[in-house]
Amino acid sequence: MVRHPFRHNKNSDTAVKKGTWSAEEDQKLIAYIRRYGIWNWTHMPKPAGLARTGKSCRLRWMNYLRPNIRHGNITKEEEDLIIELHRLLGNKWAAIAVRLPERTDNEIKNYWNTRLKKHISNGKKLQIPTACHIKVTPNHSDNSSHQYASLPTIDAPKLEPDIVSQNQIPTMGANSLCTSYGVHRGDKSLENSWYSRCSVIGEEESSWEQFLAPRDFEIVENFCGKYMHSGATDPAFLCMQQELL
DNA sequence: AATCAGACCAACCGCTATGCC
DNA sequence: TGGCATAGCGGTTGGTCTGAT
Repeated sequence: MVRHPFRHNKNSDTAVKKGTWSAEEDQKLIAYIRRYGIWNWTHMPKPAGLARTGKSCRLRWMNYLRPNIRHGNITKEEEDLIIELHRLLGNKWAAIAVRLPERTDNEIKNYWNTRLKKHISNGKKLQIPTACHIKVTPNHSDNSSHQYASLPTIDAPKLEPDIVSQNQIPTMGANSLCTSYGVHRGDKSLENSWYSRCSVIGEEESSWEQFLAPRDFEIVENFCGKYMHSGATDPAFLCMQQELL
């Protein structure tokens, strides 16, 4: 995918880059967030050396660069869960993604629109639970394990065997993940993609992983969130400004 | 080998929600 | 309370990939 690389922002004299992120841009964003945390998406790109909008940076981070993101190979269990949650929640992709911690709302949305939706539009109605058969249990906040977050208690018929067979998931290509890194389909598992990114930027894997392990990452985000609107008093901002001098 | 069409998915856009002053 | 700034969400776009012809 090659979108027009540059477009002038009508409200700014500076050129804002659009389209596919390069490996260099990814490295800059990762390195910057690692060093300063997420303090303000809007003001972050410039000191990070990125000609991107904050919005673009945020999207790239949330959908692609942040730790504990798993791309491709959506399992049957995940698919069933997506179907059930969509039945419950509708197009609330972010809410659905909460129950699949390693998946992004964008990926779930794409998966639904490109694959699962067809089953319905083709008249192959999925045998999914009806609302009256579903008992929803409170969502536990503790999802420290890498298992799915607590699922709704489903008291409903299982999928019919023939329907299940129609829903077999083809192996998803890894080209999307590898666009910026020149990795092609058929290469080894991408499960270590995050570590490979760390190595790209010359970071020690363990330290980066530890720094942004699931719980730690949440803590970091919470910490940063407290200072998100604090402007010049933000410690990360002040630290950054000092280093830039 | 070339062409075409459909599938896939990263990234953009517009809108809404939220928080701060 | 209203205005502004920022974050987040969902819909859409369009480039790339892949299989069929």
